[in-house]
This record gives sequence, structure tokens and C-alpha cells, in this order.
Amino acid sequence: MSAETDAPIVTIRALGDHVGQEVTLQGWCYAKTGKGKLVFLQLRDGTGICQAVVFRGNVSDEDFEVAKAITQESSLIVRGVVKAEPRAPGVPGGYEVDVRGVETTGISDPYPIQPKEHGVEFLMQHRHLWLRSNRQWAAMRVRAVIVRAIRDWLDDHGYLNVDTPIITPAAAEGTTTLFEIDYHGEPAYLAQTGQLYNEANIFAFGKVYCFGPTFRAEKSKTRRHLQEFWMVEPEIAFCDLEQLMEVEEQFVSYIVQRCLAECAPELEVLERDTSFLQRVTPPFPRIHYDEAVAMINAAAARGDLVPGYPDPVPAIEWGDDFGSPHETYIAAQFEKPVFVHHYPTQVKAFYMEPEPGRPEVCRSVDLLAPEGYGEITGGSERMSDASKLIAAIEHHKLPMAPYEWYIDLRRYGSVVHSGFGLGVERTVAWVCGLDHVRETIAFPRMLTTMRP
RNA sequence: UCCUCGGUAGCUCAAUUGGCAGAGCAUCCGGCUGUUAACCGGACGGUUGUUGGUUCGAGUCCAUCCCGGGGAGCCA
Repeated sequence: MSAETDAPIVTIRALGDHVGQEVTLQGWCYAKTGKGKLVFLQLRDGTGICQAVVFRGNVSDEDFEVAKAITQESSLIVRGVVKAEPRAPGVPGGYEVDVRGVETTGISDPYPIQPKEHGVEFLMQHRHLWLRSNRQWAAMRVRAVIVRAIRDWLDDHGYLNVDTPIITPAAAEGTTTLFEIDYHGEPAYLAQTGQLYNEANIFAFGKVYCFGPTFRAEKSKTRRHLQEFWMVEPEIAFCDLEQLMEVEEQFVSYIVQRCLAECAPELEVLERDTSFLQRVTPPFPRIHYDEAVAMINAAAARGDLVPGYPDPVPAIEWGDDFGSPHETYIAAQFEKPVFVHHYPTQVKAFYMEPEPGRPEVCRSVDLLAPEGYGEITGGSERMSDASKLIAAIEHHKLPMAPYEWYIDLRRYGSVVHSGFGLGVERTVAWVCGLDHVRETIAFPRMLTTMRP
């Protein structure tokens, strides 16, 4: 670029702080168009997108030729004067750069992804490039804010981050399919939850959380499932089911409100209707499993359709777990996330505390997100009596020896305690209004896809 | 694993009853001072997912396998 100056390097996100100044931007050409002696560049730098206007009269002949030769996704350094222009396209938008000098640092080969519709298969095969597209960029930025909000809320509320092992000797809950690995000749499994270890940790630290990747080898192929996903699992000593729901609604509301406060440009790129999100404040509605079954069966009797699907709500027998259509129907009856509590003991994990006086239901709770995003948290009050826990393990026909340490927790100062897990990808999908969790993580691991 | 839909140019799609495989975008060349997925003119671009079958003739019909989308179950 001709006439090097000391114009400061700034980010597109902060352009508004530099109106009237000459600045340097470093980034990539997102799109380009031109008309004779004008070249319009959409420049992105990772923090946003802005239009850079190259007019032949404002740059050297050499720089104008450089600008004309820029291809989509070429890397470049641009020097120019920031102008407030309300109609300028961009993210956040409202400013454009009147270019005085331009230099390319890497001319791009013809770029596979065009600014138009593409099929999912093609985009997934080019995931390493797709991440540059503005909707993907926005979703990843929202994800990062959600992760930050999760950690901030927990750290600020007395929870200690104690991470749990990813390599585990056996199924924690004995239900789902796990990925098996060879642990020096002994079979081991990638963790599906850190919960049992969390329970050990609360007796040392009171309130804890683990936060990391989780693995499920199930042959699930839906918009809500990944083989590898991230989950945060808080666990709390001296906490019962009712107190747990209060924690969850505060926690989830904080996450959503942080996104609204910090991600306005991203949510706009995603064309998210934020009115649904603004309503996400405590308290959330709570319904008992009995009540949910009655609602579902009333809807089934009326022939109501599952929201978003052409099929009627299927009837349910008391004692069965909800199917996906049931969850969708229940969630659609509320404008906020809704707690469904006291599921039948027989469909839930062995360690959940039965309701006193009514042992056929347990002190469990799922949080269903609105708009069809499904279960985003699952939790319960844990069984705190050693003899009841031993009976439950026997009833589920699980081997006793691997659980001896877990039973110990009830032998040495047992307390009422509760915890839950929140799925990061489903939360991101919901906040962003995405219709598939594959777009909520940079490189999703799905049933048939692990490349790139 | 099951149900369902699909696979044609780099991408998005079209192709009548089984009858010459096409268009837009991208790319390359030329033109234009305000573009928003610009526009105008020209060029380049094909083993119709695989294998086999029916037929004078198959992108189109049949069988098979492969790959992908959506859904169920399971779950966060």
C-alpha cells in the first residue's frame, strides 16, 4: 500500500469510536461489488463487517488496481477515514470506511461458498470455511457469551469449578450407549456425565460445577443431538428439589439476559425475534408430571396437532416417559421455559430421591425451552440415604462394587443435595433461534459426520 | 435400528409420456462513479451417486449398494 502512515489499527466492532479519523483495518473480503471507478468491499475482521469504499480519485492508480483484483475471502489491510453513514450495511453497521490505501496479503482462490443458498451437506463438508459466514460467526459469538455467562454466574454465586474425569470405568447411569476406549488393556468409556463425581465434590466444597465435553454413542440423528456436546453440571449440598428449581431459573435467566445485553448485533444477524428471550425472567412455570400427562391426554382427545408438525399429539399412559412430541406440546403451552417435575421413578435414573409418601414418582425436574427447543436441563434431588440407595442399585440390577465409593458419600455425613445438567448446544440453538444444534459448535460430531 | 424424502456443471436448480442434458450464480475477458446476492456483453464448465437390468433408445422405469436431509426411539 502506498504512503504508509501511523493510522492506528482498530476493530470493526469499535469503528464508532473513530469517526473522522484515519484508521487501519485488517481482515478479509466478505463480498465485493463495483461500478467503474468505484469498488465496494465488505470487509470482515472477526469482530464485525463494514463496507470499505474505494474511489479511484482517493487512492493511487496502483492501489485501485489492487482493489479491483481482490477476490472473495482475500486477506487485506485497508487504510481509510471512518464515516458515519446510517445506511451503510455491516455488523454492527452505521459506519463505512473511505479508503485511502489498500494492500492484499493473500489473494484467495475462487471461494466455494457464495453469498446465496447452499445445501447442508455442502456446507458441512466446508465447515472450516462456513464458519466465516455471518450467521455462523454470530452463533459462535453467542455461544462464547453463553459459556462466559455460565461461568460468571456460578463463580459469582459460590460454586467452585471442579472438573470431573472424561475417562470413566463404567456407565454412570447404565442407560445410554457409550464410546468405548482401550485403557491400557482395560475397557473404559468416555463420560456421559460428571454427576457422580460432582456428588463427591460437594462434600468437600459445598457447591461445585463441572463443565466439559460429554459423549453419547447413541444412533441419534435429529436436530437436537450430537455425539459430542458440552454440558455444565452444578451440584449443591443442602439443596432440595424446590430450591434447585429456584437456582435453575435464576441461572438460565441470567444467561439469556447476558446474551440480550451483549449480543444485539449477533442476534440481529441471526434475525432472532428477541421478544421471546426478553420474557425469560424468574419465576418459570412449574407443572407436576401428573398435570403434564393430563394436558397431553386432553390435547390428544381433542386431536390437537404437535406445534410445528402435521401429526396429532399422541396420548400417553401414566408412567411412561415423554416422547419428543409430548415435550414439544407441553413447552408450546408456555411463553417461558417450563419445569416439569416429579417424573415416574421407573423411567428415571436410580439415584433420584423418591417423593416421600409417593415413591412411584421421584424428585426430578426437566426444564423445557419454548419454541420447540426441547429439554435444556435435567436434574433432581439425589437419594441421600445409604440403605435406600443400595436398594435402588439392587432394583436396577447394577453391580454393587463400582458404586461402593458412591454409597460411602451417604455413610459419612450425608445431606440433602441436588444438581442438574445444562446442555450448551441446545441452549445456544434456543437463544440464537437456530433449527439445528450442528450450527452451535464449530466442528460438530454427528452420527455420520466427523470431518472436518 | 426403523419410517420418509432426496442425489443432474464448482454451487442452487430445471429437463413434458422413456426421445438432442439446460439455466442462474461462481470463475475468466470487456464495459459502467453509490453498490447492497449490482447490471450489460462474451467465454469456460457434464462418467446425471454406484453396479447391474428392461428397452431401438434411460437423468427418467426396475433391482442393489453408497451418501445426504427430515422424523422416531434414546437423551442434554
